[in-house]
Amino acid sequence: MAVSTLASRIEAVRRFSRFYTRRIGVLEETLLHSPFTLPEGRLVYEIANRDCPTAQELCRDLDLDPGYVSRLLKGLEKRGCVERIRAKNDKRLAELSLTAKGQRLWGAMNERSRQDIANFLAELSILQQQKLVKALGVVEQLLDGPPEKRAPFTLRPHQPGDMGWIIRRQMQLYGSEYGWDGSFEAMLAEIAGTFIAKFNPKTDNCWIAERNGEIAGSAFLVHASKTTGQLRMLYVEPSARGLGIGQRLVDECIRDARAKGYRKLMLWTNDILVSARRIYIAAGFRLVKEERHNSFGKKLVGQYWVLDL
Amino acid sequence: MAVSTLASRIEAVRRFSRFYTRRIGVLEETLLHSPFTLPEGRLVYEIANRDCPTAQELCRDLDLDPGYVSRLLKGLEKRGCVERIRAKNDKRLAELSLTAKGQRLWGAMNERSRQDIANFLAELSILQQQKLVKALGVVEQLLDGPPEKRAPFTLRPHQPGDMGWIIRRQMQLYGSEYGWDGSFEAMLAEIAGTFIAKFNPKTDNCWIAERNGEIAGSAFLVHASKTTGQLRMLYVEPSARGLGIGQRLVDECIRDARAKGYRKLMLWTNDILVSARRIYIAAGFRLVKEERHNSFGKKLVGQYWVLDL
DNA sequence: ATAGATAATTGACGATAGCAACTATTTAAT
DNA sequence: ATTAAATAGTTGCTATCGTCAATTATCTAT
Repeated sequence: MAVSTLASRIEAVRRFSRFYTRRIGVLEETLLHSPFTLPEGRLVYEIANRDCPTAQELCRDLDLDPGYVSRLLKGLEKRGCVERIRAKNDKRLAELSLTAKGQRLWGAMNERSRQDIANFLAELSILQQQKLVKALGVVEQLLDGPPEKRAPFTLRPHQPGDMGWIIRRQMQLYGSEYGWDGSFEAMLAEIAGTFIAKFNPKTDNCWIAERNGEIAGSAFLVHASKTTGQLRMLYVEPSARGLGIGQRLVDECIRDARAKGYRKLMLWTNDILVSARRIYIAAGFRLVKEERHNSFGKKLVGQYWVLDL
Repeated sequence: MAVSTLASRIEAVRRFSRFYTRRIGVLEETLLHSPFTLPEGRLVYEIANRDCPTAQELCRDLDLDPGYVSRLLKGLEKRGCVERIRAKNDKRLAELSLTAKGQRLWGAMNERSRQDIANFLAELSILQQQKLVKALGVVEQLLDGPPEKRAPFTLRPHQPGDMGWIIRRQMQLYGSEYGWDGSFEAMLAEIAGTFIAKFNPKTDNCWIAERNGEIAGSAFLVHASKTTGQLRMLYVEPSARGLGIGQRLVDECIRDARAKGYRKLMLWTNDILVSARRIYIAAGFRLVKEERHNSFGKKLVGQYWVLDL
């Protein structure tokens, strides 16, 4: 077992801090070729990835001075990248969104950033890359504070507006991570639309996980046949992973499927979604069928999992 | 085995970058209560940990603009923290050092920084702390570039000036990591002094590892008895660990001990020096004796290791 | 002896960042 | 209903951070 003193651990953290301060430029060189400065880029990123946030939301989450943010937004607005629309119900706050131009520039910057990181990663073997990613995750989670101090999450039923958000976030994530195309969003929309239109509290259910007032994940239970329920749209925000949200969502779904009188619970997923698979296995699901299919612009391997209730 | 796409790894790195940008303040709050700003602190740190560096050395290693550094140094000099002494052999460059006042302030800041990090770490269990430290090390090494691209190291015999540096660095490291007091430096000085005074190329040897023009480690072979050589002062700079320098130094020492006709090679170390132990074991040393002793202001467990040549 | 390289300095400038005072609006208390 | 307190955002002021280009002094190589 590794022996280490507190002092040596302190030194290690300090050393890393110095190291990262020196190296930080490497991960941010994208900005040299972008129309945005670093804090502008941070704002634009958040605006692009949220649903009409307000300035003080960004101040809080990015830990920036309101005055500073105000000026940055003014600059972005003047350049035609950001729109500020006064909120209807509270005229003090302004809802922020990217203009078409802003979206275009952000997309380009994003692409460039990915390319830069890709070039950097290319110097590492795939095994080293995976090691790095794992270590980054550990650092992130521990530096964010101990688990018990982190904001807990809560589950609640779905509300108007939830579906759109879930569709949007899943599309963004799987689009950027796996390159899935718009047909995936179409499928998501179809599932969500059908769910709402045919919602029957006797056979269906939906859980939205919330954390820090934001949606952190989702799961749906729908009617597949008289004896079989289907778990759909299991999703956890990348930033909220490792908190047991996925497991909790699946547990709730299983519990409710039993309560609703189903004899079986099935789900369909794809083999590349590894972290979800771990949850299914832990919950007792067994893989009953695999089949190749071409969907979402990719060649995928679909999986059917079943749990006897 | 974990499956991950390049795209998902890219996203992970980008996410970490955003995360760290947000959190960076936490690790640097020390500066709020310190007389130095962040870049000043970085400079002071380097000056304190080097032997009369010049400005351009700092520019290069910290990746700072020469003009900026010049101004920072001017400010530090005006406040009486730093001294700039024109080098004798090249009047263009100035050798930098901390004044007594600078050392005092730096010491205080250092202490404060350690305390801050300690407070932060206190929120984690020891296991979590160790996990964090390990992950930081992985990140640091991989972010620094792939092993084959990193500067290689070379071994060379000792030169005038080396001993002082080795004594200084070892004292600094073990002082801050394990809290060893000045009696450790006395022992180091005694070993080094005796080595130089009684140096006999037939029975003794010294290897200095160099990397990027800086000393990265050391090892000594000295006469213990007619049939037994002793390995002493094995040391690798923290920033140069994981490159195989320690192993290489030990290998060289073993090879040379054989060449010099010793039948055995022994060494004395302490049980808390874990990474060194790994090297000894890998090289074939076996632990022959352990004994508690009070040295360097601490209660330690000394170990005697022996290798049959 | 001289051209070119190197170490450091200086001026100019824009980006980064924080604080405090201020306006407009909403919410809570009386 | 009126008023006080709180909230969202803006603006002025200031200091630091960081880059670029021009300049000086010195050293190195031919």
